[in-house]
Amino acid sequence: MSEKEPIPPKIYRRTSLKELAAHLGLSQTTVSRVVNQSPGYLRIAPDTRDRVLAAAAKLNYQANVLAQGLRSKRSQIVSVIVPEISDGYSTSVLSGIEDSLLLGGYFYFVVSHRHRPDLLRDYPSLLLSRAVEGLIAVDTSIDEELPIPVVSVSGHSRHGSIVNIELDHTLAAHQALEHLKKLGHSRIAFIKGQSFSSDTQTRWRAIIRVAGELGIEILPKLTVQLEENGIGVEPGRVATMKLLERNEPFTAIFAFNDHSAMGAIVALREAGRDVPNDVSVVGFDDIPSAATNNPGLTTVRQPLQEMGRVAASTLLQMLRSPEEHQRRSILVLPTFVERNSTALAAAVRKTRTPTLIRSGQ
Amino acid sequence: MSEKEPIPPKIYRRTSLKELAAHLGLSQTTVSRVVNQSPGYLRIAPDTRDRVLAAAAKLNYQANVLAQGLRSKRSQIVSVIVPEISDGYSTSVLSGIEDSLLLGGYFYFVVSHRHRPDLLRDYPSLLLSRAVEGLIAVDTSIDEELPIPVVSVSGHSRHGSIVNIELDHTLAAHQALEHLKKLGHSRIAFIKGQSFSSDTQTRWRAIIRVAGELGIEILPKLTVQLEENGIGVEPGRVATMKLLERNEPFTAIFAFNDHSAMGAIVALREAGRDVPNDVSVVGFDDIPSAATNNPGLTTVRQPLQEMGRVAASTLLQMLRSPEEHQRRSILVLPTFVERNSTALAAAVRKTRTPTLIRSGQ
DNA sequence: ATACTTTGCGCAACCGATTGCGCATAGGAG
DNA sequence: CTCCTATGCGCAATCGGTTGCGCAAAGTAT
Repeated sequence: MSEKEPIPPKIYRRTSLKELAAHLGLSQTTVSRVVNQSPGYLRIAPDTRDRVLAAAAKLNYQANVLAQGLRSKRSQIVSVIVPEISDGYSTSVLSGIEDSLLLGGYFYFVVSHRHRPDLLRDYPSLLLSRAVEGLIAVDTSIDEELPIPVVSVSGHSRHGSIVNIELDHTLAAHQALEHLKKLGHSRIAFIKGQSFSSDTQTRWRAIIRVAGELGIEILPKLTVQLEENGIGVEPGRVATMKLLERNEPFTAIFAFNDHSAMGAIVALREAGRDVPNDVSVVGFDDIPSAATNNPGLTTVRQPLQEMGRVAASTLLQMLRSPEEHQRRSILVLPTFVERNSTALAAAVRKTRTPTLIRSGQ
Repeated sequence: MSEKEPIPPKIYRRTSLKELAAHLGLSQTTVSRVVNQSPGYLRIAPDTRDRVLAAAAKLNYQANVLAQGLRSKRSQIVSVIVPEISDGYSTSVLSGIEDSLLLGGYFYFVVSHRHRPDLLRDYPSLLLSRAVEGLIAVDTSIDEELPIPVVSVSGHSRHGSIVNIELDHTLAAHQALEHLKKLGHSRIAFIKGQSFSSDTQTRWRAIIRVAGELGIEILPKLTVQLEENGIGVEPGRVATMKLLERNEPFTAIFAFNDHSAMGAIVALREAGRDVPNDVSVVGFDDIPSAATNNPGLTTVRQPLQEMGRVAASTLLQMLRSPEEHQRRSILVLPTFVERNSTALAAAVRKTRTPTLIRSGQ
């Protein structure tokens, strides 16, 4: 923690307000008012304003954010907490976040908790000590009440003032299940998410409801859950192997996310079943590699970038006007993306022709 | 830029040093010395030290980093600039960076320039105004001399004080080309990188040298370059289509990176050529999706996480002891990863049996 | 000429820490 | 009893901005 030897200053020294003021023969007050257009700005002579601005530009004056923050109690920094930075889901969201945030004059710290309880517990206060003004939690549930605004992406927090950006899971389930139904699948297996994923519960409930509406049966023997550990496609592969061991016939799998769908495809291939001819697989998320996967993954796209954008602009809004009434949650819509991991159920293929189906859609 | 309406403070108010001192009936000086173990610490009575620490713990005192930074001219923040945050390459590096940096007590800002010249030009000064103490550039060349330490990952900057973390491209080229040679490939096509990628030149020169050593011919008609625009696997697909149009026979492709290798596989499949039976494809990087791709990508792995870790710890080192002599570049080693996108050349398959080859390796 | 308003700008305190210097008090030496 | 040296701690300046209040000069009204 402590440094024994003295450490030299490391921040690049730029021209300060004081220097600029001295250069102009004016007070810091006046210069500050001009460059910030702060209250009193209009009472400064136009000539002076121009002189100040010209000099500021020439000397490349840029306010020291640390000093500004100290005085104004605003750091212009927020933080984003994600499960794992090297994963396509989080980074798609981050990409959307970045746009909005930088436009609003904010920078952000990223931290990834990797589902480690100690990190999840300690990060909030560590970030608070860094004076971040707000927090965006991506696919992560925040259990404590924080003294700063929190926006949760894909979160379902019912906590005090947290705003959730969430997908319309009912619509998503409908899109996927109706697609499978149209293709003639009736014995559908389900891969449920890990308990730590904040979407798991919500999505599963939506699936149950929609399956009921569509008359699709959900068989316990055809549902498996992703194991908590494991990285990449591995959990999906393992879950599918367990599924295959049960020896219960099925013609389609609705996976919790694209990673597990890819894992399922790997397991099916290893078991000698072709995708999509023997088994159709539907993923979820539409991460970048879903398109390049072979076969291309049919999946429910979450508008991840948009969710990031919305999260960031919502947070900025909350920072600007804290008192204003905020919606507790904001719904975004999924898009169904049909690629090559789904096909007509074998039983159906015998009775109808593909062209018939196509025109029927 | 400016805010018209007054904005309330947003930083969570914690107990300040002044309050803590008042609570203890001591001066700020003494309290500060105790909590920081700063010079003079030893001259404070042990009793007092204990009292201060106890009170600090009880009131949950945490120094205001803004004030500390202002005074000490150290923000404890560095920045990482990447081409695009939602891409597997950058995020693998980031994952390594995060570990080292947080351990060193630093947080970081991420910005992505997306190859936009305006962003590349403006980000450095924008970051400097944020008082970042150092910069890590990932696959991005920094053209100006910055007043802060810069470490470049996969960069080949010959600039003043920039430290480069680079792959041993000669070894990498050797691994890939020798693999293809062993499999009996002699007509090998090459997909060169985009001009904006800092690795393009270096790697190509290494390939030329190694190909010469191994007696592999590099035919201009069998080399294509990735187009500058395009996202994901698209550039690789387009480049491979161009290659196919030339009607020059080849049995293997060495792609610039995994993305373009996947694009190549897509294009080959579209052209009716099987990978690996008709054409072998070798990628580069070993991004996460290389393993889940179908066929699994044979590729040269860059130790991206390690490169991130090394970059971060090098930067921390530079911040701690600026005067110390620094190596201008640090070499890391590639690992060859053999998956299913490469196979014996067809011509060879007729004469030897696969088992023979296997045992011969 | 006097009084009041407007225009133009500066004084000085403050945000929350860090740190060189110096002032007391106590104990030991002579 | 005086002088000196530790020992223990505080004063006040400083980092680089922001802002409530106020002062002087110029302009306007009477």
